Formats: sequence, C-alpha cells, structure tokens
Amino acid sequence: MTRKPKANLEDIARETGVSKMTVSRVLRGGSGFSDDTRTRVLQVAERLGYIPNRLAAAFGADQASTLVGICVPRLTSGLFAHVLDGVDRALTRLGYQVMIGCNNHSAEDEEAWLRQLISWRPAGVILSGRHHSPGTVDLLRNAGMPVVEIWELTTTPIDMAVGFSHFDCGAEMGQFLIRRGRRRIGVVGAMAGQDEMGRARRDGVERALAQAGHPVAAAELLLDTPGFYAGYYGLETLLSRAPGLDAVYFHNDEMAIGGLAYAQARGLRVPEDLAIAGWGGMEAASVLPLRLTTTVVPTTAIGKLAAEGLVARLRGEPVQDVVAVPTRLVPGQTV
Amino acid sequence: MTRKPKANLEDIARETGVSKMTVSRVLRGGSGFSDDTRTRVLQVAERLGYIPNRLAAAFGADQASTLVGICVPRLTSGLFAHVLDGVDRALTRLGYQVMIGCNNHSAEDEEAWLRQLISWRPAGVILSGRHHSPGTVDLLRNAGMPVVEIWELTTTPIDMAVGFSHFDCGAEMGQFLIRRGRRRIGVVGAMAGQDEMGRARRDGVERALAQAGHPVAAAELLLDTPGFYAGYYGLETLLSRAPGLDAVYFHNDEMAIGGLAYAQARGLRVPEDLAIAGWGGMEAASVLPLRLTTTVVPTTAIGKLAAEGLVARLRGEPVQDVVAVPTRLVPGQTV
DNA sequence: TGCCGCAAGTTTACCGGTAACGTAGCCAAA
DNA sequence: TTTGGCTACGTTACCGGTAAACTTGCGGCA
Repeated sequence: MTRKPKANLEDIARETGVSKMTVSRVLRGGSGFSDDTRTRVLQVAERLGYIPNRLAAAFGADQASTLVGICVPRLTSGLFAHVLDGVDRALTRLGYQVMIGCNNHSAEDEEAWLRQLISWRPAGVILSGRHHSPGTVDLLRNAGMPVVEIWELTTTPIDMAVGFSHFDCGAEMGQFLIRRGRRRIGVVGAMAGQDEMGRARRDGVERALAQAGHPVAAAELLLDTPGFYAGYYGLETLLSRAPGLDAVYFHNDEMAIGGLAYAQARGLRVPEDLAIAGWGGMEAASVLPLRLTTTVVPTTAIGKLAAEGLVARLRGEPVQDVVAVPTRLVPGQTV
Repeated sequence: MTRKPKANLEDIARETGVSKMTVSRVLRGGSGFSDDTRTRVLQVAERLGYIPNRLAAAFGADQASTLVGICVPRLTSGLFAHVLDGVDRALTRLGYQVMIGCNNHSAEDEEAWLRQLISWRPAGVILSGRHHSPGTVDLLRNAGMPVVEIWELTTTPIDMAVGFSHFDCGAEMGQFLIRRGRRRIGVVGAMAGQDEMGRARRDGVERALAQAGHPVAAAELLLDTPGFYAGYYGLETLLSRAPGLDAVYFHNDEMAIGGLAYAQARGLRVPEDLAIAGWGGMEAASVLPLRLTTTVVPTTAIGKLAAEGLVARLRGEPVQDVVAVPTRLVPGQTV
C-alpha cells in the first residue's frame, strides 16, 4: 500500500551529479551554488516529481516545523468557523500547515489534544479561552513554543493573547437594555455553564443590571449546545417560570433567533412586549424581518491576528503580547 | 526558544537500565518484556514526563503516521463545519490527528494544499467533491495512501467515496415543486458556478422541470459566497428580471432564508405568492416562523463514515468503496 | 610569488524512533 | 544429552533531511 514517493534529495543529487546538501540548499533557496547548478537541480527535481519530506526536515533540524495547532471549543459554531477560516487563510499564505482540535469546552480534552499535538513538535499553537488545566500550562512551558490564546482576553497570557472581554460584552448589553427602559430582564444560558466565556457574558449582564438597581429577574441555564432549538425551548421554559419579563439576553445569536421564533409563535410582540438580545453577530441576524440586537465580534480578524502574531514571534519580529480587538453593540429592532 | 522536551527513549532506557528498543516496545504496548520491566519503564517514563516524538516515529518507520488530512471547499459553511466535526470526533477517538485545508472550490488550491499535506507523509486523506485536477490524482496515486472523496457521490472513486447525488437532490426538489403546482420556477445560484456540486443540484432541477414540460423560468447566478445577504439580494435581482415567478430554488438554506426575508420585506406571501426551497437542512431552517422546505443532508454522518472507512482501510479491514448516504426532502411551509 | 578570501561545493554527524535480526538462558521433549 | 523452541531482551542499520565543518579552485592584491 504505502509505497513511498519515488524521489528524495539523494536521487536528485545522483541525477544532477552534485551532493544532496547542495540540492537541499538549492531547493530551500539558500546560497552557495552557481546558477547553472541551480537550474539543473530544479529541472531534475521537477522531472522526478520530488516532494519534500517535511517529516524528515522537522525531525532532523528541529526549529524547522511549519505545523501550527489550533484548538477551538466547538467546531460547529459559526463564530469559531470564521475564526478557523481567518487562521487558515493567514497560515496557508505564510506557508504553514494547520492541525485542528476541538475541546468541547473541556480543559481535560484540551490537554489531551495538546499532548497529541506536541508529539508532532509543532512550531506553535493557538488555544481558545484563558482557562487551561495545570497540565496544559506545564506542557506549554516545557515545549517552549509560541502560544496564542484567543477569544477571551487576559492580561496574563501564557505567551500572547488576541481577544476581547466577554464580561464587558455582557455588561454593555445590560446597560443598553436598561437605557431602553427594560426592567424585568431574564437570561438564557447554555452548556450547563461549561462555556466559561458565555458565563463571563452573563456575569457582565448581571453586574450591569444589579448596578442599575434592577437585578436579573430570571435565569435559565440549559444543558444543551447553544443552537436554535435550545433558544426556542429555552425561552419557552424561562417564560413559563417567569412570565412578565420584558427582555431576555441569550447566550448567542443562534439561541436568540430561536427565542425570537418562539416569541413570534406565541404571539408576543417583539420588541414591544419582549425585547430580545443576542451575542456574536451572525450574518443571519441582520437579514431577519426583525434585525436582531446583538454584539458583533470580529471573528475572522481574531484568527488572522493570532496567526500573524504567532508567525511574527517565530520569525523573531517584535510582537504585542496582548491584542484587544473591538466588539460592537449593534442595536437592531428587537430591543 | 524551542528547547526540546527533556526526555526521549534513550533517557528512559538509561534510567531503567534496559535498551531503548525495550522501552519502545513497552510504550507501544507490544510484547517481549517482563511485567517487572514494563512497570519500571512506565514509572520512569511518567517521572521524566516523556512525550513521544511522532515525527521520528512516522519518519523512521513510514506506515506509522497517525496524521489524516481533510480538505473542504469552505470553512465558513455550517454544513462543512458539521462534516469536519464528524471527522474530527471519529479520528480523535481512533487516535489520529487532523490536518485541515480549504480549497475555496478551486481544484488548483486543492492540489496546492495536497502537495503540502503529502510532504508530511500522512496516513490518509479526505477530499471534498469528485472533481480534482490531474495533478491531484497523480499525487494521490503515487502516494499510495487511502483516499476518501466525500460530499458528492461518484461511481469511480480514486479509492473510496461517501456521499450522495447532488443532481438527484435538485431533481427531487424540482419534481416536488411541480407536484405542488408550481409552474414558473426560478433558481438562484452562487459562487459563479464554481461550486460544482451546487451546479449539479441546479442541473437536477433543470432536468426535472424540463421533463415536466415547465423549464426553468429564470436563473440568477451570483458571484458571491452563498450567505444570507446573497440570498436576499439574489431574489431581489431575480424578481426584478423575472416578475411573476411562483417558486424559487436556492443554492442552499442560508440563501433561501435570505430570500425568504426579502420576500417578506416585499410583502410577498410565502408560499401563496411565492414558494421558496432551500437545500442543506441547517438547523435554523426548522425554527423559523415559516419552516423552510429543504433537503436535509447527513453532514456529521458523512464525516464519521469517511473517517471510519479510512481507518478501516488503514487497518486492512474490508471496506465498502462507495457509500451512498440518504438525503431527505423535508416539506416545510414555504412551498 | 605567495597569500588571502570568497564562491561553490563536499563530508560528516546527528535528530529519535522502529524493523529486522541476533542472542542468552531456560525448560521440555526426544 | 542433545535439540528445539520460547521468553526477554540487546544490536545494528536506517529513514531523509539539515547544521556545521571542511575542501577546492580561482582571482586579486601586496
């Protein structure tokens, strides 16, 4: 089955009549060879269909890996998909390869994945969130490679960080709801609170509302993943327990849209009877008949900045350790 | 910076007082050592914080790679996100690592990515679609590793295939629209037709409508990526060119929901004045006030089956070369 | 004329595993 | 007593690159 590629440096060297070291230098674009040699080597390499063996290169030389790992909490989230896209485009352009992982919002899964990743001796790694297991931090310190923590901001990164404050997102929306005259405000969470960052947003809302003198009226913390269904049934459950709410803050836009669907199915007028606020800024939110009030997050930019920061560090260029990206509260028509 | 992990097999061997070959055998769970030796080796490995070097293993032994590549047309599509999730879960469970790629619906980009992937000597690869460049096919034949083509079905796979017929999806929806009495049917496409599979669906619709004696009344092929905005403005454009349509088939659900938003904004009654059909089965489609008529695709299952088939082949187990997964037309309330 | 420096190479050693093969010691069957 | 097989190892060679050190030939310059 796995017959190996036909040509290696040795083969090219033999055909060209030089040493394999010279071939290596030519193919990597170094110096110490004549134009004539270069041309001949390239021709032979082309003719033999040479494909470099990065395994050997990274193994032999250390320092030479072009592999970067990225671990996100969920692969099926539209937001992380865009982060991944930003990372992938930037790294591909810069000549790196991307190994993915998914930790299901679990620090243990993250550590397990990281252990696998490190066994490939990558050039760097991008993690999501700022909460990691002690084992994870240990592994990273020993590996001595660049690390970027994305999504949530931290002032004490393991190495570098690109993100924003989820707490502030929540607080800002809480204040907004108050300014719009809402007083009986509920929240719908997801994933049993395992999503630390979703929890930070809820904490932000709670703090803002409490400070305004109108603390959270009711909260429903679902076990489900934060999707449309969960939003739909989450709002149903919340309203059955606490009728008379005049606003609800959802874990994210998908849930908010699900909630919006429920409200409309129930004949509630949005925003007159009930205001609905989401988070994340998914595209669908802005083409609904009722544009969703939400906080837009620069997903792709985060991925891009993280990737570029990582590579800059690898190249020894100066980098900013902590990059705060701006989020933007977009008042729609649902509040 | 990149200081290497402290312990390797040699270190463990020295500390334990055996040869590194014995350590290797113990750690890989082979045979040829006593229980006592096993215990001591494991203890030392644990104490030294040994992390295997898969680079060296895969390089030295060939055949020993646990790296699998997967290339999808777009990372930001919700459908492919689920495919990726299915692949990732299955492969992680089976002890493999996943390298991702994105080809932007371009065969050249796919080939470029594959070339990078192969330089890592992976155990196998999963590609999307059945149209590949000659170079891609060449690379794969020479690499001699398992290949799974997913998403679109083919009777002549390079190696294995897991998918369904996009043409049939389109044809089925076309017939459905006709059965529901629609006669002036339009279609909205995306990505300038570069998405071969979206084109196959349109071809299916066209064929079905033509056979029924009511050929496609109007078609709008956008340049954009298939998102909500594109659906919104796509329908606007289509209706301005061809007023009086009584049904529109969209490239996918996201566009259909965008189209639905436009129809409602324009005061069109759906489905009375205009029927709207999507494709893909995104979750949002079923919680809208008006449940979208669409074709549900088993995304996660495709990823899972592809990953499992790949690993089965690697293990020399018997596998089915071509697996057809079922899609399901779900009549919603928009037709 | 002799020395230096540079361009254009070559040679050697090594990265950390694994396959293949070798071997010592022991026990059981012939 | 010999032989044969088994267990539990050890030895050797090698995978395909790259860093570092070494060599060779040539032109310029004192």
